[in-house]
Amino acid sequence: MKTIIDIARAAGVAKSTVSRYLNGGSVSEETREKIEHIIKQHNYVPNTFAQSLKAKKTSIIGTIVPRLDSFAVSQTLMGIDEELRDRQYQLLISSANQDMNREIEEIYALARQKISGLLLMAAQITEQHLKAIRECRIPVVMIGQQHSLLHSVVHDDFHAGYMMGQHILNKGHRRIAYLGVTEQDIAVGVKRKEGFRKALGEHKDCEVRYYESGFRMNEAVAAAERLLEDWVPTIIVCATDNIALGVMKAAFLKQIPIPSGISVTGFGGYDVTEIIHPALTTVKYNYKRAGKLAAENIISLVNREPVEMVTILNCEIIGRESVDNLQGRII
Amino acid sequence: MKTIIDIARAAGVAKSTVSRYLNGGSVSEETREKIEHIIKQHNYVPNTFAQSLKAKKTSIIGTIVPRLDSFAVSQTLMGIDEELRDRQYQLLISSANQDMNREIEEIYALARQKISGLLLMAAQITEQHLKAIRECRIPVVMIGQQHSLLHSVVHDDFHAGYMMGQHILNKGHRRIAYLGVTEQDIAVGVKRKEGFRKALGEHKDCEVRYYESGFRMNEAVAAAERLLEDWVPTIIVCATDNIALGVMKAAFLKQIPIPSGISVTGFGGYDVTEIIHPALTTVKYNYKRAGKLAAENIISLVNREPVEMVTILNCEIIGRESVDNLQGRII
DNA sequence: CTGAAAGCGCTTACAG
DNA sequence: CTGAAAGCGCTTACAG
Repeated sequence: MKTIIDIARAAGVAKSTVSRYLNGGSVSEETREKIEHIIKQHNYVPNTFAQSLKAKKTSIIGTIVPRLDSFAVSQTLMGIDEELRDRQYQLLISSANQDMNREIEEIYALARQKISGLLLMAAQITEQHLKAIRECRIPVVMIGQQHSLLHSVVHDDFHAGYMMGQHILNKGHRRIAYLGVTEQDIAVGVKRKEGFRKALGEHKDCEVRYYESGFRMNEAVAAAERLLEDWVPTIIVCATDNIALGVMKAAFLKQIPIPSGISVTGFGGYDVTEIIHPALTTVKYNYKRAGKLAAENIISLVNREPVEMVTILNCEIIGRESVDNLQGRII
Repeated sequence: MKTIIDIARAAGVAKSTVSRYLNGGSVSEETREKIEHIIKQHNYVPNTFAQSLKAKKTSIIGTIVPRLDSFAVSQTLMGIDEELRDRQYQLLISSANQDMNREIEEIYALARQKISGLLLMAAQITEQHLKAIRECRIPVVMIGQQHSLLHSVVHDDFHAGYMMGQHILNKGHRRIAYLGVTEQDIAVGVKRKEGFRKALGEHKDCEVRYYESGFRMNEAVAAAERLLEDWVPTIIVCATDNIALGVMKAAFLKQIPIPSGISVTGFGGYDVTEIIHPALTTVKYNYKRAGKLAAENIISLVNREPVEMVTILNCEIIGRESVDNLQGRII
């Protein structure tokens, strides 16, 4: 391994000059060329540990994700990865494995690694999160959730819910079950539902009941089974595509055909929703783009450039076969 | 931020003594307790950059994955993450984004980060991979593919194929299409097929045709459509669950019911295969366990402990509804 | 524009 | 068992 000293010697200059060249300081045209040439020739790459130790900063962006096995997370990470790579930043991924305490721990752990910025995907922000962020003094961009004290990139969950509400009303549904998730998750548990509720509020003649499920498919199967014992609506609107998949399973198990026996919708736009049969009506989220924007924003923040507090991304409703058209039919 | 100097002063010893304490050198019981106490009190954590710079090694394990949005990759990463965390190693994930040149680049890039071990998930190993590994002098454990020169943790693809062959023969299938992938991927493209072929070779009375598809679901849809124009078998055995999902989609599009019109199987055991309808017959792979074992092995290698060249993991066949039982029926 | 010097926070022989 | 010293490979004021 070559060091800066080797390069300096070979170029006949002091190592401080090489360092200046490396860091964009003032170097004469002549020495610039000389150093450039030598570096290429020797295939020299600066030792990042020495740099970080001395400069007391790194070009690492940490990302805390709730879990690794999620379509939304994977897509978001791909967007982050792409942007950071382009901008010469390094990505450090850390999974909290669905454990909120681990999220907090990871903030401290990443701070110890001297990351210069943090991308945070968390279902909710507690006082402990804020305390950790404050203590570590790291710039943060949240993804998927909004918080008054933090910068964020979010999807337009409220509008997504609203669009879904309008869509199914247009299809003639009036006996409607909404299978949501915990309200501790503001984006998924509250906003989607509120948008949905607003759309339905504009119609007087429909009956809506709200239910709750866990995020995992098997939890959704169980929740749907309970729901269907309680009541048989014409449609079940699910807060996520995963939950919708679980509901479809439950319907099949009960021999209720989709969509003729019951309609189902999701949110997310996972690839698999297009492949299954019947294809699932859903709202497509721009996860990858969210990742990319969050990465751009955190870089700006690291460089002390101004960044809007919240960036809201569009969603798009995709009507497919899992919703029956009841319009004009007598139910 | 406290440094080793602060601790040394507070404890009334030299910093070399503190360092020795930190690294398990010989320290008297008395000073050990004193230092321990001070460290806790000051909440001291050593600066990893300084450590790495001086010691010229890290406790980082790099992992190169082909892509992030894959069930197999996510599960494997979860296994790796868990084990590494338990053993106090740090995980650095790097995605090659389906680009083999990027794989090579990432090997060099990770070497520059001074990772002490590399976990490699790659579809094939070329001379360039070997060159990079040689030049960087990093211990490597491959996951999912075998190579005579490298340590590896693999799934028993041959046996998986064999079990699948037996399974569908038992179900009475005799007109069989195998929808595989490129043979450049030894594990998925060659071994599964060879195992399958062996099982079928034990039966004289069946007709098998081999086809090829890409890995993505939409590529599989197209491949299945071509296949079905060419020939209508009683079953399509697919080299991965994703391909099987694509084939199911194609069958639905052609209004061929599954399994009564055609049977379909996959390999992998993705969660979604259980949720869709009909549920998919597949071979369940232990991705998470593979990750865990690979992590154990790379740690052993880093510590210069002996490790078997290849670890083979069991798979398990899961018969579900997507395969029709033709036994005893007249076709 | 350029170089000598100090120092980032550690570890590691080496003496005692 | 313990401490003083050298040094890992850089960056950054400071003089010139």
